[in-house]
Amino acid sequence: MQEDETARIVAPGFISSCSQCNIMECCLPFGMSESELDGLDGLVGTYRRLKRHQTLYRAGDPFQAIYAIRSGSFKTDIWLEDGREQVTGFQMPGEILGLDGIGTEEHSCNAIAMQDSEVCVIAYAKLEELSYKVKGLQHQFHKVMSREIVRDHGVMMLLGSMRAEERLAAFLLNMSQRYVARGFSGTEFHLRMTREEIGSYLGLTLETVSRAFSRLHDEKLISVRQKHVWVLNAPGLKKMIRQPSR
Amino acid sequence: MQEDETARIVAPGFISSCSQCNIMECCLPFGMSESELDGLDGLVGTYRRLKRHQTLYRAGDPFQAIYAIRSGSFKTDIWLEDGREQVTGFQMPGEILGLDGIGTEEHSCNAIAMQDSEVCVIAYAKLEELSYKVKGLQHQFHKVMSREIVRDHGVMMLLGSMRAEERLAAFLLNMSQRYVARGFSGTEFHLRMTREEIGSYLGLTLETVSRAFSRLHDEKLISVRQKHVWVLNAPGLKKMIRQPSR
DNA sequence: CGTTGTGGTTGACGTGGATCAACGGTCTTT
DNA sequence: AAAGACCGTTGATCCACGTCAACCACAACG
Repeated sequence: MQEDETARIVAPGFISSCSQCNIMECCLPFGMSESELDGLDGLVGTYRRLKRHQTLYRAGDPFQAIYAIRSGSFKTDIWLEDGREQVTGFQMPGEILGLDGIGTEEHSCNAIAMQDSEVCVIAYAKLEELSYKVKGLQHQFHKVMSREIVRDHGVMMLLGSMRAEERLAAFLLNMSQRYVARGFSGTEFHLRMTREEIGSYLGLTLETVSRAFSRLHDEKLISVRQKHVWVLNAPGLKKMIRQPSR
Repeated sequence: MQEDETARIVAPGFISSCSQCNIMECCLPFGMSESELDGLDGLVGTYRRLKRHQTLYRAGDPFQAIYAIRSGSFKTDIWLEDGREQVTGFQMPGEILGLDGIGTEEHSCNAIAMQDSEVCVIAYAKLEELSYKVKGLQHQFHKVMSREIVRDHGVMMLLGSMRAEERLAAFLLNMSQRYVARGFSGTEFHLRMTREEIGSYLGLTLETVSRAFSRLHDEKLISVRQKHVWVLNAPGLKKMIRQPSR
């Protein structure tokens, strides 16, 4: 596991500030004024680069920092003693990792890079300190946490009340939206996760996920080729969620 | 629906401060020093009393305040267009309601009293303001939100990876712990919610919940009489979660 | 260029929990 | 104290998804 050694690479020299960052619009500083943004210099202490499959933090690790994804993508998961895995989320650039650690001072899940990725390391102490100085930062941070809670409730809805095809439709619509928010196509994209990981997230087996893909394909709502997805009929996907029984 | 009118009752005259409150230990101020506690005067603007089945807030309501439960209990839920309900949580005294509203400035779920209850109304603007003054309040609030996220991840685990009996066992253990934290018995307690509400929370039908109760009873892990539960063998319940297949 | 491994699809079959239905117990209301 | 609504239990049946298994696509590597 000497993977983790090579992961602790600090970006050489130059640390660009939040105000220069091109993914600001879907990150922590979203909606802050010019002057407030200037106050964020020094919020990001270092960067950290991870290769595919490397772990940013593990359940039980002491909590010190939160992480803003600069590039790449992650999954977070929890393991039960008997080996069952539950993927609790997939994260994209601009999204914040590590919020689970604040309450207990240690992380409660694992965060794993799904591709070569880079994160901004934000020391939690620094965040708290700057929150006192930079009007607006505190509120932004609260919003980020609140949205995470709302997202989680959406996943509960999905896991507790929807059938397999609905879950996949909801998942694809969600991915689509998030790609759009980042300036990518919402109708054609490449999923970084395997069918098994999607299944773990959606509370299904990989076979059921595969079959659900095929059925959405048959119904001409999407087109699939391995991890590449075309959304052919987004309203159709939405409608499917509203009509549970077939 | 003039229910809601009668609910807007402000406690007559005297508003006791957080420092006087007997459920402080499991509420927002937990872990704050004496001097910090004094700074919290004025945090709670008013109280609000609700009768059973009354709504504290609904999805779509503009967000203005969060609520600390003083007495009673609540459930939060979301509704899909087609009428499917998902209960996203059950809340007890000391726990905070309304965190879902910060991100979008409006509530994303409904909060309903499961019995006659009383909440402290904490204007969010006031909370932000006091966070700048009272060292420690900000951190406490972050902890509360973080714990909510961790709890939600636990529910995802439950919904995504556990079978019916395991879900119920996990639910009962969780309730037990929370009663203990409030100074009540963890081995004998009264559930305020119906089988249907438990089912909605656990992603099961009420019949399956009922059968799971019966099976745990048969296995001598618990004793049940309607809503009254005796935990006879807590380690046994825990063990059951670790051994998924029967 | 074949070999090996990982990931994805599809089919056959089994099963846990949903659905439908009947009934009994318990609170609420008057 | 009786009536009625609500709630909980249990049985019979059904079906969506899990399980097991075979096979195929594609990437990595010698």
